[in-house]
Amino acid sequence: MKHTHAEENYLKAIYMLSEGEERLVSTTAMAELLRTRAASITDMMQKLHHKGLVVYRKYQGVTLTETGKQSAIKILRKHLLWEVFLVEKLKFGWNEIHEIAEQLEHIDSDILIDRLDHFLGNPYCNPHGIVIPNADGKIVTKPRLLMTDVAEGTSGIISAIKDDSVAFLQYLGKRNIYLGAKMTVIEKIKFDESMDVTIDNQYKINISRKITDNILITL
Amino acid sequence: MKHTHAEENYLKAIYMLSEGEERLVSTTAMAELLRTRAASITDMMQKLHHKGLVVYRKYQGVTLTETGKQSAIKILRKHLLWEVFLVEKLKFGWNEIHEIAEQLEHIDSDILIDRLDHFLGNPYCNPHGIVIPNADGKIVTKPRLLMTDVAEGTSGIISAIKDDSVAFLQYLGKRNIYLGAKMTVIEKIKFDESMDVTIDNQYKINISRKITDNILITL
DNA sequence: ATAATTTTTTAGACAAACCTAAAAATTAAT
DNA sequence: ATTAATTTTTAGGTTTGTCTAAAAAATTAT
Ligand SMILES: [Mn+2]
Ligand SMILES: [Mn+2]
Ligand SMILES: [Mn+2]
Ligand SMILES: [Mn+2]
Repeated sequence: MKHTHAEENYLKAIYMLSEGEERLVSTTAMAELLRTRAASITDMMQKLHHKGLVVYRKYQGVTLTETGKQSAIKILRKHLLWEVFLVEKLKFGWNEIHEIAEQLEHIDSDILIDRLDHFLGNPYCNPHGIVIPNADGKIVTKPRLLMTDVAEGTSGIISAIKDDSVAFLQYLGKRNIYLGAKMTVIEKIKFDESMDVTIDNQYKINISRKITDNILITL
Repeated sequence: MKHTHAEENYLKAIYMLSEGEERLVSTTAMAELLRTRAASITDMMQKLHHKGLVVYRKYQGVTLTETGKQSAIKILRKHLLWEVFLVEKLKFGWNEIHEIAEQLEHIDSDILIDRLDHFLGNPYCNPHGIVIPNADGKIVTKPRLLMTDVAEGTSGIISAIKDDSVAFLQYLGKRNIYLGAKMTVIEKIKFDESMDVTIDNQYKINISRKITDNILITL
């Protein structure tokens, strides 16, 4: 099934607001997120209900059907992959990407997304650490560890950064630390709580407690 | 000025059909290119005329104003850059890219296009050899030479390929010949009209007359 | 339990893009 | 120069997505 630009935004909004669960989503919540009026939401919910993409009951709220959920996930997947592209390849800052991805997510081509995914090295999550659904619409969440808590000798893939200030991002850029990089703990220094790590088995650097507190890895 | 998705397609179509000149474009020509009905074209031409983007006179045809032309060029630039991206980075075949670029050209972000351009190495033309307008909307055409006619010792940048059959593209791929590569003529062999060339000053290969007849370079 | 407030839906309107069918203008043929 | 054929425009209509204002339902407060 193919959807219009607007339908896609609504489906994704319901998915985001219900956080993947069965939770009922209210008209006002959607109106605020999508910056439209409540009346517009009601109109669209009735339309999506007729199309079998949502279950909508007057005054009660709305939930996605399985079909609707799969559509929403596909759009989210595209959104997140484009965000990775913008940051990793075009060197955008994390705060500049959402608006552009909001447009790019509507490009209609399955093969394009397959190739983009592959080109980006099948990333696990977007720059904000949101897990990217795979091509089958499954969301495989791997447990994440705060770098501070990782034992000596352990390595993992950097999969999220908690602080997304420009200053921190610049620090990471300078040290060649990026999402998807392999980080290995060589030695933990008790005295100042810093640690020596390698990036992609190459550079060995020392990172302070302030840094390790803001990096999450998946094993 | 920002335009709707549809307006952009019409502006680009007028530009393509008038080939950058002042030539009047007919309603039917546009209807065919855009796969719509003549009546829809008339509607839109009246609208674009009111907006000052085209000069339209009943039954006479339409031309772009300077403003309209600049808009058209910007859209074309985006279209062509995305096509380069699809071929060079995502490894699409030349025949698969136009439809996707037709969508991507409407993404609205100046900085995105600047960065994409830079990421792609400021390409001179798209995979079909169409020159990409620069950021100021200027189209700088460099003279192009058929590889067959290039003298020994000369080198240039591959800027167009005449035959875009799958077979030829596969041949080029296998030999690491790609758009933007530097090709240098080492020796021209009179006997079979083939020539020895280097690609990016690295590989030295022999290419036959059939190949040199289909490659264009800029000095 | 009533009243006041908030949320949600309906009713009615509008702009953007398209369409078909009919009318008008242009161009080509006799 | 008429007539015939083609092109282009107009008139009227549809779908999509939005809006405002008013009505209805649900929620909260007294
Ligand atoms: Mn986002
Ligand atoms: Mn969007
Ligand atoms: Mn194209
Ligand atoms: Mn287009």
